[in-house]
Amino acid sequence: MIKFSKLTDYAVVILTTLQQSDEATLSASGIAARTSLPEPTVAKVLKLLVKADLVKSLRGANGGYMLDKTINQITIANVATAIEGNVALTSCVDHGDDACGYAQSCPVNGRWNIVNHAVHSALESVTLADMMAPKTVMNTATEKESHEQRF
Amino acid sequence: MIKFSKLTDYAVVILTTLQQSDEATLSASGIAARTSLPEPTVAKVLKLLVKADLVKSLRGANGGYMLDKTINQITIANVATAIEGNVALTSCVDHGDDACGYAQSCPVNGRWNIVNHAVHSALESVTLADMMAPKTVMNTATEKESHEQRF
DNA sequence: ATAAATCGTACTAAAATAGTACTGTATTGA
DNA sequence: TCAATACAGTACTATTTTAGTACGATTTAT
Repeated sequence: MIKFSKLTDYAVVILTTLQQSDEATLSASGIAARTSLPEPTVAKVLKLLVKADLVKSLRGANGGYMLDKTINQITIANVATAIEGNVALTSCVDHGDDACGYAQSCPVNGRWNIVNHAVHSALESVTLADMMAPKTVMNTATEKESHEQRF
Repeated sequence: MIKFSKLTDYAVVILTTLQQSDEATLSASGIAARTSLPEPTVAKVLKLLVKADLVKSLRGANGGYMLDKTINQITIANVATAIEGNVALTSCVDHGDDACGYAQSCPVNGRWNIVNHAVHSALESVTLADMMAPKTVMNTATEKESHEQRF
């Protein structure tokens, strides 16, 4: 089963929670309370999101986290990369061609990159805003087109 | 890191090995010898590919495996599904909306399907034939277009 | 009959992921 | 200045998933 880690799922929930909040910042414990996710895990995810510049942090009393980009600017590719590192569908792609001892004889040597790029582009095409849109309402016309051509 | 399992990688190698063979059938041990992959693992993968109707098997002496489709008909989505089951990027999508206790309050309830479909379509757009094409040569014009619009 | 091969299932070992804990640093406000 | 709050970084442990193996049953050609 190809899938994201749970932490990526949590990251999406955390980011949307920040978006929906009226507060200027939310603390890790505040987010944990609102989302019912375990606090240490929330803290871990937030640290990764800060490193990836998706959220900003303020230290000290009254500190906390806030979004550093709009939900239109944050793609699922951004979130997944922040949490899980680069999207690389096989160890081939991950380590580069040089690392694979079978590269010379491999019938698909290097061609996993085609798949890799296709998937990465798919992830880049969906933003947090898309995921937060109400189910019954479609997105903008152009976004609708760009989705439907993939179905 | 979002990725396929090694077995999916092996499956692609095995399928291309079958394609390139002059023999009518190849046995599991024959494929293992040609690919330098461990034989029990090759056998395991082949069983999964048979279940998914991507290869046919002949039992008994002189039996073995052969492709049941052309490499143009086999997509990476087919292979990944054969080995790993359905493409479901989060447990949300995998279990359906009903199984998630947070569904009521989840800000992205059900919307992972957008991402899921995007990725699935990306995987459907690449065939084994695409992966086997020489690096220096591009595919057909239409295939080239369909790739480039995603880059 | 016998040998060669797949089929199905179950088990074991290894690797990746999730979750936790702890120590350190920064900021605010009394 | 001191205490409280909150983030930062790292390292560790437990769990889950994945990979790999083993074995008995079945099928088929010679």
